[in-house]
Amino acid sequence: MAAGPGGGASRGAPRIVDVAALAGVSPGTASKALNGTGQLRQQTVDRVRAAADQLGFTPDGAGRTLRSGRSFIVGVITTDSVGRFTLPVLLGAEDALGAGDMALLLCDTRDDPVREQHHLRKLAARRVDGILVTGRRTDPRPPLGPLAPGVPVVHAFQPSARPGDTSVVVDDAGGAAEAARHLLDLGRRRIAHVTGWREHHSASARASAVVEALGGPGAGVLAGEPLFGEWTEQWGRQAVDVLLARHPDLDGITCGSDQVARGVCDRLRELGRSVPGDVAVTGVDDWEVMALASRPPLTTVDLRLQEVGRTAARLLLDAVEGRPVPERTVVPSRLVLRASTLGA
Amino acid sequence: MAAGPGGGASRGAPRIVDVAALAGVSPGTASKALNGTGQLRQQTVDRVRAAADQLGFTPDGAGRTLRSGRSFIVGVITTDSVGRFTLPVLLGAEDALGAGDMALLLCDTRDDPVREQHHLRKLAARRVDGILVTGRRTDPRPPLGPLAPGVPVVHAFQPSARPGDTSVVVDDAGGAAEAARHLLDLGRRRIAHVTGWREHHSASARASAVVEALGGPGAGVLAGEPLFGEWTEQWGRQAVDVLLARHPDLDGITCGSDQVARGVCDRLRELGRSVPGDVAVTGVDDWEVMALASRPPLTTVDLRLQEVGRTAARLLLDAVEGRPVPERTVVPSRLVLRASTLGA
DNA sequence: TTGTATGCGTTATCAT
DNA sequence: ATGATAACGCATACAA
Repeated sequence: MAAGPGGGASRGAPRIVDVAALAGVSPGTASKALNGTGQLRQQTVDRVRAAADQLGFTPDGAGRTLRSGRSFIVGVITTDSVGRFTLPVLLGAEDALGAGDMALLLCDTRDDPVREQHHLRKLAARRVDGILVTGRRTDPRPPLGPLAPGVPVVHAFQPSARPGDTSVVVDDAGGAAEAARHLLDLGRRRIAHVTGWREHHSASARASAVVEALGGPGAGVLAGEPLFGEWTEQWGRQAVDVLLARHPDLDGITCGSDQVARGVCDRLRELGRSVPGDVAVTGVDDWEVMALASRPPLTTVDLRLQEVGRTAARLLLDAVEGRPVPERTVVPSRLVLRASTLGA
Repeated sequence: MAAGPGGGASRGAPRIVDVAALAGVSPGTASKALNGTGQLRQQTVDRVRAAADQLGFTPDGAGRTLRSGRSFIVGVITTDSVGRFTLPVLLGAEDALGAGDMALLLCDTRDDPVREQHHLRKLAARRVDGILVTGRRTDPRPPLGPLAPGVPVVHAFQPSARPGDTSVVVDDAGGAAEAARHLLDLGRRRIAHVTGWREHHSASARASAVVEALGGPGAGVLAGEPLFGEWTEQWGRQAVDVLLARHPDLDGITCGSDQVARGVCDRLRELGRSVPGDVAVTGVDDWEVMALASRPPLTTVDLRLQEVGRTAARLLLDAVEGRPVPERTVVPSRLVLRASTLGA
């Protein structure tokens, strides 16, 4: 007779046969009723649904997966242990995926290729329907290692370096340019740019965009070349000293991050220059703990990371369903106006 | 035809029958060889393993789950969308779980009980082996809604309010007391405490611990009652004005968070008081962006959130395996010494 | 309109 | 020491 059940319904959760029995129909009919497939009398459908409700039936994912070949799980590979950038992306993704009743499997690689490979194998073993990849910087990253064919991949925030891969990215250039134009609109005519490491794409892209938005080096609005340094408040403070020595008539500074901008504001205040009265300042990130704690609060570029995650997840769903997806999607940024440019 | 590593697997992942066929054994034997169960000749085991390697075989999670009733997945319910506290907890958990080849399913409730219920149903449908619950505050939270019986739950950081539930928490009291004793050890004798909302457990618990560590209100070391307010830098700055007016001879301030401590340092400097020369200051959190950016950098209590997550995950694994777990585990904190108490 | 049978991939049990 | 088989829960093709 039946070999002793090795495990299985150990939890005693109701199965579809239980629902069927309670409703007085066959399991196949119950399945059709619950999934809206086949041709059933409304009365039957109702009876089955009632039975399912009564038992608190939830279809077993494993059976479903085995049968359909789909796991309804998306793997997320992140290299950003700290999570300042990844987390909003993740939340956006969770939001979009939860709607399609997909779940999110979290894999942190800590920037270790070995760990990444390990996680990829595990995701493969679980037959995930798709993979979302995210990271801490906006510089392109090497593509994932070999995957089971047919598993779609979407990169969010940090794009893939391989042409043909699908990436959703922030608008580094557009956001920085908008901040610069905002200062121009306010009538500022001696504007400098202070940002992070020259080697970081987000620093160089923003810097170039600012230079261009201000009419280039020849237009006379730019107060010298962009200054590159650390992504820290301290660098912002130092940069102010450098700038004021060279350009005493400075009346605007666009910064590459809120941290830098906060340092800039602090130092300006210490030197007796009013913000924004004497010098208007902008940041990038809209990182509340910086932008709101700054004195004054910062006008800054919101890169809309959550929207990046949401968009990436939607594209991934599209790809899972077999729909074509664009190679590159840029999420527009948004300028958040606060006292560092508008006064109190 | 010889299925080359690329050829045979091109459509669909290799199954255990493929491995068995290649090794010239039955599927059951292949299974035993790969799982180390049963009695097999070493030679057979080797042959099967070689075949599995050659095909790049990874057992299908769905089949496994169906057969065993275990999903090898742990669900994580978090209410902390912002993630400052949750994220380290999550990383620690992922670390511990990854070792036991468990995966982590992420569910963000955004503090919405409806969403929480929804996620619980989905986790039940996936037959998760266990559930980790975490949140943004250290105040006890209401227990989870009804679950499938036998699914263990461990609360991390934010404990459950229901006796008998398993919780892993930070040492609010111990950490704060250690900071206070540190100031005593440095010879400070007029010490105040500034912290966040009185209603927050982390504020009140830390405040009480500081009072006790300083010998209580009667010992003369305490500079007035603890001051409760916002968890912000601005409150830290305001509090300094209040304190100095009442206690001009103040020589130490323990703060309830790094944000408050940073505000305190800023205001003291603005008023011409040197830190730590005139007044030594401590924080809580060891949140780098605050503790290191502060002038001077903060001596602060590291609550070791990652260890909280790691411990919680280990306990959850124990519970999944049926081992008994303690109801309450307190992770010891650690004092991180920096210039705000030690000088430059 | 509903019921029956089958198979997804794995592994434990029993038979050889 | 190895092979054959059944069963986990679900959804579908087909039969009635």
